[in-house]
Amino acid sequence: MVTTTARDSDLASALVQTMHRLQDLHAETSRPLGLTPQQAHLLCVLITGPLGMTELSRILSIERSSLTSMVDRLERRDLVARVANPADRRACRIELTPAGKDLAHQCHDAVVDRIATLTGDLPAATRTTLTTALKSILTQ
Amino acid sequence: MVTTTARDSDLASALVQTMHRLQDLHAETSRPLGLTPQQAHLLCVLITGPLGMTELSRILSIERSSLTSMVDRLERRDLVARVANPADRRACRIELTPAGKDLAHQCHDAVVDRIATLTGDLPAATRTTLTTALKSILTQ
DNA sequence: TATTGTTATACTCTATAACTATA
DNA sequence: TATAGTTATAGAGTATAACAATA
Repeated sequence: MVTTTARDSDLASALVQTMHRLQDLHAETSRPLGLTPQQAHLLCVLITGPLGMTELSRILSIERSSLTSMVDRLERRDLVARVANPADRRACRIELTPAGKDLAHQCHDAVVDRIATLTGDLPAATRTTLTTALKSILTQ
Repeated sequence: MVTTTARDSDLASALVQTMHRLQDLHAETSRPLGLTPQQAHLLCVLITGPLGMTELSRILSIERSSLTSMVDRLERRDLVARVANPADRRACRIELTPAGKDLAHQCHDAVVDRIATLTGDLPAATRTTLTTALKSILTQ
């Protein structure tokens, strides 16, 4: 059906543009805090608790070897620490230091604030629909 | 108001997660085509016509000096070309070669297909609401 | 003087392949 | 043998500062 096809690509296009807009916004909020967007993402993922290298690499969608050097750099700045895992001597767990935790929360709050500003003009009903729709997309 | 605050951060959180999901999807569709996500973005931006370095750097949100090396690499692969701008001898215009145009369209179509699959289960009314809401966010 | 684009330099991000240590 | 994480290496993305050519 022609109408449906047009509407699908409109939505896809809007989602792609939104992705780029949010990437920029994410970079703009990370930079003044002295972080790359990737570093900010890593720190924010650790807010809910320490993670092993393999699990963290899966969440961030990067290779473990790439993660090693990222963690090296953050550890040098005392933002994260490698902690031994008593249950498995091969493994370690990456956790936020107090300074890292503070910075992670600053990042998180700054991004949420910026996005809240962007979406503030939407009617409550639209925000609810949007949230529900996005969540359903994410669970696929 | 507590309820509004909670709803705002839910939406912000859903948008951030969607951004990351779409970034992964974008990387996954670019890679088999032999492109990084940034290269794919650059090629797709040029689909609508040639652009100067300054304008292109603004659209991609990167410094002109960073763009120079990206264009160098794509030019070496004959995907883009630097064309002289007769109106201004300092400037050049970056345009897609036939191979670049082909690849750009492949990228674009692949991403739209993947996203259409993700959003295919949403009711038509929700898709419309979503599209309208995202467009209104983007114009801010 | 201002603008367009490039060069030089230094980091960061990323993947692949090979490796060590432990399970 | 399989898994957790690292090392070595190479290439790509990015910013800052300084520059050449043209407007």
